[in-house]
Amino acid sequence: MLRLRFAPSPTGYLHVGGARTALFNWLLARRSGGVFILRIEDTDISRSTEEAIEAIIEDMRWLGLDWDEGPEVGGDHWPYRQTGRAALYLEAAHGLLEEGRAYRCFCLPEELAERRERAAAEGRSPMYDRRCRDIPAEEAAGMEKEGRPFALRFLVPEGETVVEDLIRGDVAFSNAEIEDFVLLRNDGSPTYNLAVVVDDLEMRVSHVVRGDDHLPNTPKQVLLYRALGAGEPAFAHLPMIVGQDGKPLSKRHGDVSVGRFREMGFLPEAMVNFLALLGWSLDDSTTLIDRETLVANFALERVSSKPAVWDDDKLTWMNAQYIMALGDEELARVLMPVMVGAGLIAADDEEARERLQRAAPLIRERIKVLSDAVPLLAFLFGEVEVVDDSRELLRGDENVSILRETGKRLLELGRFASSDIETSLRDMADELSIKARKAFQPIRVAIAGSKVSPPLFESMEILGREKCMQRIARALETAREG
RNA sequence: GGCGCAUUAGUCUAGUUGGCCUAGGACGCCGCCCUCUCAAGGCGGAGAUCGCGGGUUCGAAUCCCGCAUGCGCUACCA
Repeated sequence: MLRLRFAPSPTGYLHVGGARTALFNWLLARRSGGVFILRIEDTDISRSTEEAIEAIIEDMRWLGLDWDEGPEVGGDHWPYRQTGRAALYLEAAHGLLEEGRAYRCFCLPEELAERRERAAAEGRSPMYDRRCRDIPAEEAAGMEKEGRPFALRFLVPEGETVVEDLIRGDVAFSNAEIEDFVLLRNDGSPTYNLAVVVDDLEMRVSHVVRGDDHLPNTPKQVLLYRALGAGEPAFAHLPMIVGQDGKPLSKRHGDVSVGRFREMGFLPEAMVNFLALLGWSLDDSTTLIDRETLVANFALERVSSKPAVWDDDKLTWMNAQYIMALGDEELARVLMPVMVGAGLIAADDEEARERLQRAAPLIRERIKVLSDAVPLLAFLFGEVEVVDDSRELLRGDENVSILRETGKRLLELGRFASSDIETSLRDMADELSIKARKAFQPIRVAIAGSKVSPPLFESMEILGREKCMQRIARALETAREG
């Protein structure tokens, strides 16, 4: 049984890189009928916050990445955050010390930083020089008793460590390049390398799938697993996600937080599809892939080892595809909070909700993100303000006569249905010997306040005869004012 | 500095063991069609000597070496 985990550190919101990592782990778990674990990596207490944890959980839920063990759902390896698991790390570290696989280091962080700087300046290797390794055990114990603070360092053995990576193949590291890294800080707290290994071991994680910025750290962890007398899990290091300039994705590239994409009106299904394609592909030609297909086909074998570049245009296009696939009711349902958020509809306005229901199909093919609906539909839910560069279409003899005649015909119409409106107004255009496309523009401006709008006649039907008449009248007034 | 990873069109990518690649798909772009505006849709088009230089081979985007470039790691951050 595969056991996978996503282990974010709650120092901020969930960004798209983390979301991609979470998704790949989730897909692997679902594909194999395995277990997906969410674990909060908060060993850095000063930078971790509860708000960040909540935000991450919310975004994971929004993306539909449910976990089988972790915060809010429990599991056999509780707690699923590192604060609260201190005893485990201490136990492992002391075991290592007793076996002589780790040693006390009394160097102070400031001294180390200074030495590192000097070494760099002199062109020497900045690695820890192991000066505390040879302090005799009794002496070290004595210093400990005196109350001298110390960190616990791992004694890196000689040799070579090979990381068997499922995506990159075997990657060899010479142990001589790995310094005796710190396991326990001088305040007794565990470092990342110790905590992940102990947690992944205790949680029986079978596959560690994470960003490839962790690859150089992996030999340290492999060494730790072995020192602890355990086998290591399988590793897979995902390529980084970079911006179009090849630099790691950051705020400079615009929005990188999952929450922002949600706010802008991206659909979770589109995000999931897009994220999946960041480093993975189904075949040589499929781009639109639904969740079920993803779950049924995802495999590490088809994960690329080169950096994945974030392409905003493609995400936007993809989102539009998913919006177009939505049914009428579904579309209206997801649009509702957006309209409410924009202040165009009151949350409890049932009549407006129904109007939105009728209007939604008109804009399905015209929006790429949900928030695009706001400017397009505003004229149906509030008063219109004719945008300046459209004003000219209300002036001039021809336009004025079109508007007058339109007003007359709308009044005389029996049923105020789009097909009847269209028939009548086309007849009008014929009678006035004006091309349809030319005749309808002033009407559009009068009704929607803009040269661009959803289909005119359907919009008029939804707006209703009274409102339409009012707007035609308003437009004629504007024309008269010059 | 050391170690590691990567390098296919403006962009995202396919190309698992070298020949079916005269390099496939998609975004974007351009043109035409459709059309009440804008979209959507249909059809067509431009765009890659597969980072550079060697080598192995009958044959290399695919294997090897070197170089260049980019990125990551090198913390008592994760």
